[in-house]
Amino acid sequence: MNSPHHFLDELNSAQRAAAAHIHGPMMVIAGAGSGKTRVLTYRIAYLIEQGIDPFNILALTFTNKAAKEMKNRISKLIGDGDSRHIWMGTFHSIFARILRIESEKINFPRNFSIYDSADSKSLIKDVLKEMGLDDKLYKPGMVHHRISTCKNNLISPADYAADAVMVGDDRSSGRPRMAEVYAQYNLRLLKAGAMDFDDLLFKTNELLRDYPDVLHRYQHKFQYILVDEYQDTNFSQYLIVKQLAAAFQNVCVVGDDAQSIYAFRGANIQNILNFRKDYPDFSLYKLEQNYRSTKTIVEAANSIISKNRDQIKKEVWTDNDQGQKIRVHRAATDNDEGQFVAGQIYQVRANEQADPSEFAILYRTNAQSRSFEESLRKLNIPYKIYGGLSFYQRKEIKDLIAYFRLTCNPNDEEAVKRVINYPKRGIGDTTIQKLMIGASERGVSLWDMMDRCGEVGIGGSAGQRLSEFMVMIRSFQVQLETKNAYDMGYLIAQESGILRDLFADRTPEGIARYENIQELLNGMKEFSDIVDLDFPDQIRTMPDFLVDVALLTDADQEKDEEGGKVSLMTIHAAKGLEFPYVYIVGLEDGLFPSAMSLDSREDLEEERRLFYVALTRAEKEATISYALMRYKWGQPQWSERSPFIDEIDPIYLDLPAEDKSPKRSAPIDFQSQRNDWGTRPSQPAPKTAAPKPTASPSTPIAAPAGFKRVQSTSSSSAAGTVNADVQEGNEVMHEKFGKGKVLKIEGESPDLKATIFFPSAGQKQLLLKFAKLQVLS
DNA sequence: TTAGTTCGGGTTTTT
DNA sequence: CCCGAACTAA
Repeated sequence: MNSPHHFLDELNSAQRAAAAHIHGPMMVIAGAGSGKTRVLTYRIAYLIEQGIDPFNILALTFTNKAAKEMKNRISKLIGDGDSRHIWMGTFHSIFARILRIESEKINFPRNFSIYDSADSKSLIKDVLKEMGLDDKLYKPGMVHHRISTCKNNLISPADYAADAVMVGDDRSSGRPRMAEVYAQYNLRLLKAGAMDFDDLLFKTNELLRDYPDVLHRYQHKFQYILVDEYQDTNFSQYLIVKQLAAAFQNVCVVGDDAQSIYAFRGANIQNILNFRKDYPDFSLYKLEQNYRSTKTIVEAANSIISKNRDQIKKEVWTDNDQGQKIRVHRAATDNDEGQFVAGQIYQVRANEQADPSEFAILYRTNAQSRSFEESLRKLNIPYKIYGGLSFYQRKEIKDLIAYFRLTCNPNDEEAVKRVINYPKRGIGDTTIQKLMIGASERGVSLWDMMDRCGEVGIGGSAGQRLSEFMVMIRSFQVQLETKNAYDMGYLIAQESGILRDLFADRTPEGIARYENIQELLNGMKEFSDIVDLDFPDQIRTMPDFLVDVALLTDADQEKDEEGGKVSLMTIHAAKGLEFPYVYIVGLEDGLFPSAMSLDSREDLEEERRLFYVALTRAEKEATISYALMRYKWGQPQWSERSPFIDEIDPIYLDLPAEDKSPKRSAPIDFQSQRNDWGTRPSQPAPKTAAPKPTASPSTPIAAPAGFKRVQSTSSSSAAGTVNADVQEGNEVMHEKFGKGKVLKIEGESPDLKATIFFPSAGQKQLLLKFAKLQVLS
């Protein structure tokens, strides 16, 4: 034992106590900027130094980037020979790896595909179409969200169908077949050998539940478990951790309830409370000293978060200087806001010799980036946008990756649909429709149906093209295990014709697309060149690459290559980052807090935590701005300043003169609303109760957050009855085209189609069940 | 089957 | 305003 633990001495006493805790359950509640990542890395380093095998450590982070960074920092402390063997990554990527290893147990191919949200939604659309459901009523996005919420709470399709509350809820909102859609969606995933994001966790739970030997094996492999950003875990993740930690109970969770900003995707702060119940003898460590920000920023942030009812008490404080007041700027328009911020950055940069990388512009929605881009460009300030369309969501990248996926897993239906006729090879919609119908009738995958396309009357040139396509894919497949990811990728890009197709497009966008493909291939080269020191002879293949790539997100992008740039990103993306100068923009009522959050206290509190996260990113100076008018879909839109501004104690603010006037035009009185919500008489039984920690995976959970009342969407029925008596020759009034004369009515009820002549708009064909018509004569 | 057009709807936030 | 879906013409 080497007695001077030099690296632990670099911590303050609270941090050191947490980092030196080895055995038994522990929780670290860490205020913003209090060095939580530091504690995690030092603790892992310390564990290893104390002789614990890195092979037995599992560290779950929120992003891949966080994992990578932490690994680097650990290897700086103890050398990378040891740190290499730690299993460190996001829940999704770690358990995707494990599911791949155990794939045969859960009836999935080893190279199962991972569907991203776009794939999931596309599949849902298919399912709806096949079931003959209206996708205006069953909106794919909404259906997906509902299914996702279920999966995150471990509610299977069977549980769903058996749950009277949820089924009743669906029935009353006019969507009685929701449970069926869910079941069908899962069936199609199974047939395609694919999992969506939520399945990666759901199936892990099933695996651990149904295979005690597997559970036992991983319990003994992962004797020390650490979870970062614990406040952002959902029930499914919670239960995985609980099961894995059950044997040794060496589980360490780190989080900050004040920074929980992912409830909308199922994160459950209640997991923190569950932890207390599951491990009554756990040790609690609180990190309350902030090292990041000025007193002004820390105290202003405290004043914001104190408005929330749901929170764990803690006192975040700092020894740092008081610093500048937070400047509030009121701009006339979104463009003015952009110019103001860019101008400020220009000035501060000149006055303080600051590098562009010291600035961040944070907004609520990605769409807000435009005006800042423009203004920064005009002043020649380099910037980088994080988020928005991530690299892997670009069409050309998704297309090529679809070829990769198809090669690794021919049953991947979303991949087939994407590339079967791209680049154009004369396989049109009719052929694809025939195949899809045939496949679903026979219960086989699209690919298998292609093999038997004669059965659905596809022959001649279409059949010929189809078989050429299959021959090509098969020629890729046979090389899958012998070629590395890069060689394989290059071959596919070439042979599929994608490279040629993109090269032919000489527009700037076309050139950019071509370069993106090059970049993807470069990335694959890098990936393929990595040598696993423990298995130096093993090649890194395309399936290996796909597991990584499917779960990479924009937050994982490398900081940046060369030279400093101003960072533009959503507040969600800024989580965990820090900048000397932070601009929080678009502080308008309805934008931030989002209009969607205004009718529930929980949602509003999440917005408030988001604001807290934004402000606490700042080290030296924070500036807040808002615009009285901004364009939305090309239309001007006026708004009031955000009530959040008024929630900050004004002693920390540098307000513009207009905003100091005590009489304000009736902003929401949040104080009194809070009281209303405290008792909430209008709400029937506010079931905020968390899922019971002891719940078995199949226990349905009472009304998860996403399940609040669904707005009624039935407006077309009224129009239908009105239109029933439209006759040929009638004069009618249309809300958009004005007066018109009915020339002809054809088709069968309820699909009656009318040909109407409108003097103002010409002749139109309208379906009576949809058109809003008034009969005049 | 494809290319060219119109039309309607979408903006929270993301693994 | 911008994208994809749906429709129309060749």
